[in-house]
Parts: sequence; C-alpha cells; structure tokens
Amino acid sequence: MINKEIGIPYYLQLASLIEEKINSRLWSEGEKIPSEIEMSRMCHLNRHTVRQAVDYLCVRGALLKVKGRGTFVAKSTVDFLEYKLSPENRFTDNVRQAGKRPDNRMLFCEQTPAPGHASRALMMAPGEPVFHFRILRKVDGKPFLLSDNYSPVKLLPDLDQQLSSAASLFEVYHKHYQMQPRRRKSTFKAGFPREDEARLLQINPGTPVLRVDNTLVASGLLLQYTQACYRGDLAVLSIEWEEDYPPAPG
Amino acid sequence: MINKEIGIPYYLQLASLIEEKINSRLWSEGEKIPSEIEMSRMCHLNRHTVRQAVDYLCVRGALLKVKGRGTFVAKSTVDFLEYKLSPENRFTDNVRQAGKRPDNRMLFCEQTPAPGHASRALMMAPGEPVFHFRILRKVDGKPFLLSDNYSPVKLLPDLDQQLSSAASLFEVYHKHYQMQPRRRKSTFKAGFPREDEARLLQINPGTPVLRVDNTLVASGLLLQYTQACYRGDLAVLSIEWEEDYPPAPG
DNA sequence: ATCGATTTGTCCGTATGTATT
DNA sequence: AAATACATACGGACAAATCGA
Repeated sequence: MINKEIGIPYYLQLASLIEEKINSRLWSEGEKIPSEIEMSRMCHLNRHTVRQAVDYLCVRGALLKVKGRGTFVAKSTVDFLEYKLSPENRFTDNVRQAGKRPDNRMLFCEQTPAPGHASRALMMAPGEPVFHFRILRKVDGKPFLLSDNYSPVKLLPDLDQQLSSAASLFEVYHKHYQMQPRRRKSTFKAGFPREDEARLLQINPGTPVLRVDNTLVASGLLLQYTQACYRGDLAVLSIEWEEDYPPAPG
Repeated sequence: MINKEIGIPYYLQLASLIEEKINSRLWSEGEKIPSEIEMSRMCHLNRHTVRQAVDYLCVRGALLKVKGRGTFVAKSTVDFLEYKLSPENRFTDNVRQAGKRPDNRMLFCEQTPAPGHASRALMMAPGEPVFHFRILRKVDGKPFLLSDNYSPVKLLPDLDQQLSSAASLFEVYHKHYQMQPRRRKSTFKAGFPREDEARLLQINPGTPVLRVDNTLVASGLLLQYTQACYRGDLAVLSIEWEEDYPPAPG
C-alpha cells in the first residue's frame, strides 16, 4: 500500500489511503477504524508514523480519537442544525422549530467589574459592575454553544436573582423587566476553542469553532453583550436579509 | 520551568509558557523563537516533546514554523479587518472605507451544468447551465477571501464576456444589466480549507476558515449563489441589525 | 467489583532527509 | 561547503482510559 520510493511522506500516503476508505464508504460514519498497532503492522510502518497520519486527519475533522477506545470515522455533520439568526432570537424556540430538543444550563452567574471588551461593547466605564453569566446550550443532548454574557448591574439590578429562578433568559427580560431586547450588532469569526471551552463543548481543542459576538438593546439601552462559541462541526448559522419574494431555499 | 510532578503533560506546560511569552510581548510578532534543540536543552525536555508543544500552538495559529529557518510568533491579526456585511455589499468600497487597499483577481470563469448545491440555492433544475467563476480578493496585498460564484446562464447570458472586460462584479450587474442585487440569505460556518483553498489563501491547511454562503437577488430573480471562504486568522465579519439609536460601538 | 487486555497518550532516544542561511 | 533548523521515520517504555470477562 505504502510506496517507499516515490518520496511522498509515508504519513501523507497513509492519510490519503484512510481518506479513500472513508470517501468510498468502506469505512462508514461512526465506525471504528483499525487500531494504530494494527495499521502499523498492516502497512509496515512504525506506530508513530501511523499516529502522524491519524492526527493529520483528526485536525481536519475526518477522524476522531477516543483514548482507551479507538479511532472513529467522524460523523458527517452537514446541516446538523441550521440555526437561524434574527434581530430577536430565542434559542429554545429556534431549536424546537427545527424539530430538535433544546437544553440550557446556567454554569455560573457572578457580579464583577466589567472587563475591557465588555465595557467597550456596552459603552460603560471599564470596571463598572456587570453580571457575568455563562450558559451552555445543547441540542438533542449534544453541546452546541457556550456563551459568556455581560449585563450592566445598573440597568438590571437583580438579574442574578431572576436568572436563578427563571427558565429562560428571554422570559426574564420579558416578564420581569417588560423588555424585548433585539440584536444590535453581530460579529462572526472562525477560530479554536480555549481549553475550558473545548471541555464544556466536548470537542477536542483542534476542532474549529464559530465565534459570534452580539449586543442586545431594548428601549435604547445596551442590555447585554454576549460572546458565543459555537461548535464548528455542528453549527451552521443563517441570516435572512429580506422578507419579500422569492423565498430562500433550504 | 517545567514541573514534572503535577501530572500536567510537559508539552502543555511548555505551550502555556510560550503563550505567556507571546502575550506578555517578551516574544513579539514575527520574532523568531528559540529553536527546538535550544528549548529542549533549556527545559530539560526531549526535542519531540518540544515539537509537540510547538505543533500545538501552530495549529492554534500562535506560531508559524518555516522549514530550515525557524519558528516565529505569528502576526497578530486581531481586528485586521472588520468586514461589514449588509444587504447590498461591495467588497472594494467596503475595504477602502476601512482605509485598506483592495485587490481582486478573477481566477477563471466557465460555463458548466449546475452542481447540486448551486442548483438548490438558485432553485434551478440540477444540470442547467451556470457560469461558475472564482474570485480571489486581497486586502493590503494579503489574500483575504476566495469565492466560488454560480449564476444562471439563462438570466445573464453574456456574463462571462462582461466579467472579462469589467473592473468589478457590481459594475457588471449595475451598468450592463441595470440590476442592483441584494443579499437574500447568508449562512456562516467554521471549518478548514481544502488543499487548493489553503494554497490560494496562503495559509496552512490547519488554519480555520469562515465559510459564508450567499444568494443574491434582484427584481425577484435569484441571480447568484456564492460560497466564500474567508481566512479565519484575518477576517471578522459583522452585521448591524438596526439603524436606530444607540450606535453600535466598535 | 476486580483484573487483564486493548487502545490511545505521553515521553524519551536515535538517525537521516531537506530547506535555509 | 558547512552549519543550522525543521521534517520524517524508526525504536522502546510506561501511563491512562475503556471494556469485557
């Protein structure tokens, strides 16, 4: 299988061979592929060379390694969930409309001086108190996005109390504060997760993520700044720009 | 420097140390860091362990290795260009407004049967003829985004002729067809570049990219479907949702 | 619940190739 | 041409997670 004469690195040759197996469906989604030792015997390569090939494909998202279990063909995640962004957005409804099961978990909520990025986004003096809360949102039991949220204490004095008792963020704004926040500005960026993000999203640190920053306004007030981190292997975000004919496909 | 007792992998400890040096500007942008051999001597680690740390940071975009020369601190690209998306968008103007120099290059333009994704997006029968053209767009001389564009031949019969003679895509639509196309729908996804994309964008295949798909409409007609691939290390895309008070910061 | 087998993760060592200076 | 620096490939050893008997 491996040609040791042509000058192409063995690990790249092996990576191509593995990719072919996947593309031809000989090894299908979620299936366990031969262990490193097996492949090294089959191809007359050292285990480390096999590991190089496997690592190469893991970074690219084609394979997934699990310590103690083995290496698996990554699940193709094309259009796992197209998450529609709109000015007023509610995760729970959005996911339910797609026929999936949403799940939210507030990881913490604490009052702190506003860090630089948050104070800039909320146009506050740096160091003014904000509530900083982190939410992990799942779809069908899979971690989907992690968000760090910052809200001025001055505007929402008992937000922490409300959050602990309420089911959803939207509900708190709507029922308790009689506000209907809307998105003001969003930014999109591709990158890698930090260690803690990778752990909470249950992805390896080499999986790309989609970072979306948002500011929410209501009644002319900057209510909340959010830094969201979506799993790149699951999430497709979409925006519909106009409401008129023709309807957008998909 | 490296604590061999606490049970944290040496290469992760070293990666953190290197990151600290970078973040504290002790090692600054573009600067060459000590060679693998030097670091392995300094930290009493094997060269392979050092390589693991360096590779880890390369994948994450913090370092850049050049064979035969050394390893360098990657150029920080925070907010290199915030690219504002709006319903009607013109790359050239957009970049000029940010005080940068735009550059466009049409790589090819050919007539082909519509591939599946394009025919779905344009709501055509699969296989109907489309013009497929690829554009590489640079900012200040750096490759910024690569786009594959599909337009129905039926609607724009001599688009290929026009594109070869005109300066910009917008000009062709506006001047020749008297159309002012607008975005209909956009989707965002994080991922990795294909081999050819990585080459054209001059990034290594481990750098994440931001994929943005768009459909353009004018006068109720689906004019163009575009798959754009933005360099994840350079591009931040932004959207302003509302026009009223307060102004968005940044 | 324990133990052993399997599998991936980390770490060290050595040698040689290739690109740059 | 020589020295330097990263790339590839081989070897061995033990750790840590998982799974099934």
